[in-house]
Amino acid sequence: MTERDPQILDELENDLRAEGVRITRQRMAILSALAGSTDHPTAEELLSRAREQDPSVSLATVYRTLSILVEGGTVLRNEFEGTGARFELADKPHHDHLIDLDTGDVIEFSSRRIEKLQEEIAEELGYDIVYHRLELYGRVKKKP
Amino acid sequence: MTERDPQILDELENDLRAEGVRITRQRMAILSALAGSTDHPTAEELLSRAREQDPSVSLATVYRTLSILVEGGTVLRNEFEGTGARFELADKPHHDHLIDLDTGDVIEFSSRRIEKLQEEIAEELGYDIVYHRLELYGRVKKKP
DNA sequence: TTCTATGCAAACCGTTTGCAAAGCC
DNA sequence: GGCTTTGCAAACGGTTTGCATAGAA
Repeated sequence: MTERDPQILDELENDLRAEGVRITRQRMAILSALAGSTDHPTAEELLSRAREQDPSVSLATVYRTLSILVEGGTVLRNEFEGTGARFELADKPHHDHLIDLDTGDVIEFSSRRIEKLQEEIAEELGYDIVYHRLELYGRVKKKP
Repeated sequence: MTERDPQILDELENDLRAEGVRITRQRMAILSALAGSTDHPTAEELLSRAREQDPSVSLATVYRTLSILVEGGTVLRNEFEGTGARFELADKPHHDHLIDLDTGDVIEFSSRRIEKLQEEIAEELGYDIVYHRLELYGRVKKKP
């Protein structure tokens, strides 16, 4: 993924203020770490990235802030296999993930057709889908 | 799902012996708890079910046995949201899961078309899929 | 000034592990 | 008999929480 528009931080801040969320130095540092990340960092990774901007941030605050952001829909929490939770800014259309088993790299993809089929399956089973989780775990294809 | 063929336990035992896995009272109790479950029990649930047959089973042994069974492909480990890991005997064709958000019920389904699309997506991204995880979280559809 | 957010350290929960004793082959 | 498996309890790793203090509005 490519860099984000630098003014996204201001937008995030405004949105949060509008929701009545207090803006603190630490929260801005965490938001900024999120906005500056194009991968899917863990809480620990976010902690160290946020500390570059504000060394006073603690891990507890990272978790508490992430809870608020996830709650409000600003951030998405992923639980891939093997690691702790990984977070990403919810500023893109819905997508799923392919995890590279050798490098841990996370690749985003989306398929309208898969989404459609999921809906059809739920429908047949008499359910409404609230959300779903689709993760592919794989390796770079070998040359034949 | 319906009851399993009662002789599945013998088959499981034979297969494991053939793999060189030692059979103990505790392992049989755990296998039997698995074979007698049509839901997707957690380690704790398996512990209490296994203890009906052999009260000496401990949680550590449940986990150690499950590791061996998962390793050998006899058992599948699922990590749905909200609970600890949930296990099931790997005696059915591949399937994915729909989790009822209100009751916690787990419904199995499978879709050849979704599997195919996943393969196509991985192919386009230059990957071979090793395994995947697809979970739908939903609620029983309301009458309109 | 009031009320919320923070850092710290302790608690938490599901899972794993070290050890001496018990049990399979 | 030799080596594996067990129960127990302690350790683990990621996450959450209680508390007194610092800070936002």
